Amino acid sequence: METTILTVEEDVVGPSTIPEASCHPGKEPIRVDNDVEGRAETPSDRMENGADGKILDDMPSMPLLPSNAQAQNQNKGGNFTSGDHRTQNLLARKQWIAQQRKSLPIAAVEKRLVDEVRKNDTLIIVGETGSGKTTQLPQFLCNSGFCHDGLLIGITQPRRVAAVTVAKRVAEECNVELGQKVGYAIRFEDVTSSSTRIKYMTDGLLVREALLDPFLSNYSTIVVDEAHERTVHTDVLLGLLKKVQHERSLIIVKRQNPCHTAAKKLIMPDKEDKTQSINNLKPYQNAKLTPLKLIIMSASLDARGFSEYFDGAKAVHIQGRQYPVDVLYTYHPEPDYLDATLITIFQIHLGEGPGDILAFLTGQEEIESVERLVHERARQLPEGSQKILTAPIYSSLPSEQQMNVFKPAPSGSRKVILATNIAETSVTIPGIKYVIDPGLVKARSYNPVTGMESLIIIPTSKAQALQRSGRAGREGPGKCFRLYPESEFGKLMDSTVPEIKRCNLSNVVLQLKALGIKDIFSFDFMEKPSRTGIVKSMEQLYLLGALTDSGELSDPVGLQMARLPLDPIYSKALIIAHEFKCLEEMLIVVAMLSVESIFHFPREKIEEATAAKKSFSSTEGDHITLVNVYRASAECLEKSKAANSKEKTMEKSLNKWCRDNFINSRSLRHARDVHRQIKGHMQQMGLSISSCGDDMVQFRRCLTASFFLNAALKQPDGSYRALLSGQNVQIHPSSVLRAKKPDCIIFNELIRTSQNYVRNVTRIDPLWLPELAPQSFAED
DNA sequence: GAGCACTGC
Repeated sequence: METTILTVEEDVVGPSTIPEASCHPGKEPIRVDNDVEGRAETPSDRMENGADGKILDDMPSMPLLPSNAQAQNQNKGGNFTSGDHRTQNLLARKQWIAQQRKSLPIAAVEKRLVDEVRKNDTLIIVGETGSGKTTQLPQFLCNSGFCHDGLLIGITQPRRVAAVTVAKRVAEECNVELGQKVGYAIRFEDVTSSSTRIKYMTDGLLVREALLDPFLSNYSTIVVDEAHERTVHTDVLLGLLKKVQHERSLIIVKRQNPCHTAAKKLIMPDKEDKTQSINNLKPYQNAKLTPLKLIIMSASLDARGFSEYFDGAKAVHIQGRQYPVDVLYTYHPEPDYLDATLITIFQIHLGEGPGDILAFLTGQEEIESVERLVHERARQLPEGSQKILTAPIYSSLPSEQQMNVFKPAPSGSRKVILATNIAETSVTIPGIKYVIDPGLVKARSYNPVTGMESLIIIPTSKAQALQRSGRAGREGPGKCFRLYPESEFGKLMDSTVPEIKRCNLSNVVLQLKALGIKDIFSFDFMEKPSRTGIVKSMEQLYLLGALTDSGELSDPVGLQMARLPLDPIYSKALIIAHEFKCLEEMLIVVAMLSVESIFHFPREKIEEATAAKKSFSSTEGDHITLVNVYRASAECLEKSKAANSKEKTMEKSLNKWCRDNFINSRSLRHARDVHRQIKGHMQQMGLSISSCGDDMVQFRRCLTASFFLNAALKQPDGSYRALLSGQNVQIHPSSVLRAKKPDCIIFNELIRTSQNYVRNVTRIDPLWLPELAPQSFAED
């Protein structure tokens, strides 16, 4: 791999990039190389964004800018703001932005970077934290003519919040209105227009776009940011982009030289390669196509892998701006990492200078228990010692409580943030000087043979450990305490196993099929998922009717399923529900099943929360319970609407309703978004939204016809046997059927934590199975 | 008797 290090001139201010680690017992030079540029939205950011009281899912945002903060304060004071003042503020802010841009490490290498992009069709950029690559590179390219003929520069992000906040920032830097020259597109939100040239978006969304425009012909350049995170979308996208880039250049060759064999084949393919031409090529033969520039931005540890995948593409390295972080290890392995975390918290608290602590734990339960222990031990501190506060953060925690991590600790006290992985990339918390890293993470894994998902606690990768320690060096020099010996660090995997190798592939296969890829096994993945995984998902798609006997996408079912942004089994459920005349109910169920944890159970109010959930419970099972919750919330909104409330008031009354009923308002809002979107798709497909009314037998029969792949029978010992996989399972304690234990059930999720559990369960009549799914349950 | 993190025309 050819690597160029683009160095920043000496006179650029800012701390050095490569911190020397002072470790115990030995020394290991650690290069802190994390890659995140946003941070979670703080309450003041939200005021700035005008989203008062609305918690945006872990919304990161660029740092508050001083002049604007000033303006905020003035407005808050209720004093009049003179036009002059405002102009001055705006001017000051503009200058400040220009100055910030100039001082970014990437600014010094603009010309050379643009040259590299011109020279290389594919370029790997290793940009350290704070280098400014995400915000600056697209502007450099746009200014250098990469947006010619109305073509776009697309930049993909793994997270919505990043796409939105970076787009906002760049629009401001360009001094344009968001949605004009600079815009963004994420699910449920498209803030672009015909004048958009720089478009930030989620990687999943670009995959979806490729379904409509297989050559991505609107784009001159695509930048895949945070590629090292290797989400399943990133991996699908990389394979797709490689293919599109190749095909676009072939078409251009063909135009210049009509006799070129490969190009000829592409446009007039052999019989067995028919899909390509019919689906993709014809409409584009005359379109203006340019070679596709690809830029992959990654963390340093993974650059080599990307370069190899893209046929030895050149990599350039851009320095970042990160303060040094001392990394310390333990002498011996710690048998009890929770206890070790607790001890380290108090060692820092009593022995180190001011600064908040961030401790990485694996889940809610650990966080709650460490939080209790910290409080207990804090009480034993001598009178007059500095106070210690805790702030937990994990994804399913309601947003209002998540916001506590951003409140600065009162003077004379120290804040300890107890976090899951959410604080690794999604949320950046200011004020962190110390990081405690036990070196573990809860990860999802998937067994394609049994269809069993599990959540297991495994060691982090090196890249993750670096990412975590980097969290201590955002605002000044910091310290990271790794609760394992230094020798263990060397044994860690370089990077986390890509998600595509540990998830159900049904959706990936369905999408690739819809993109015209006939042979999934020979698709050029950066890392190939297991053959078994592909075979199993194809089997599942076949059983759902999405694939024909010969493995082609079926018409219309397969095509319809591919159009829906849902798990294939849910897409099929909707199509079936139309036949059963209960699409209204199924739409609600699918929306509610597509989001995280609707119910919230805070430990200290567990009884109230249980009672609240009981009021929605259906004796038939969890699916109808979810319908009850959705309808009750809709009723609450209707009432508010009837009282002529404004949008904001309605939102508030819904939030209050959620609090009163222990419903996670963020999840519910998300479910409402999904519902609206999918309903739109259904109507576009011409499927009428019918309701089965009170006929819950009809609805349960429909659930059976939809989820027959997940049927289970009660065993004499009270456990269940999943009929198609043979797994022995229990009903998850969160299910309303946990105590009832009906004879036969269907479920939506099979997950192993402490035991094999099935979640989201409904009671069915076992005789319905051979009747409604004869292909799997032949009568005998 | 219980839950990593993301995401989708």
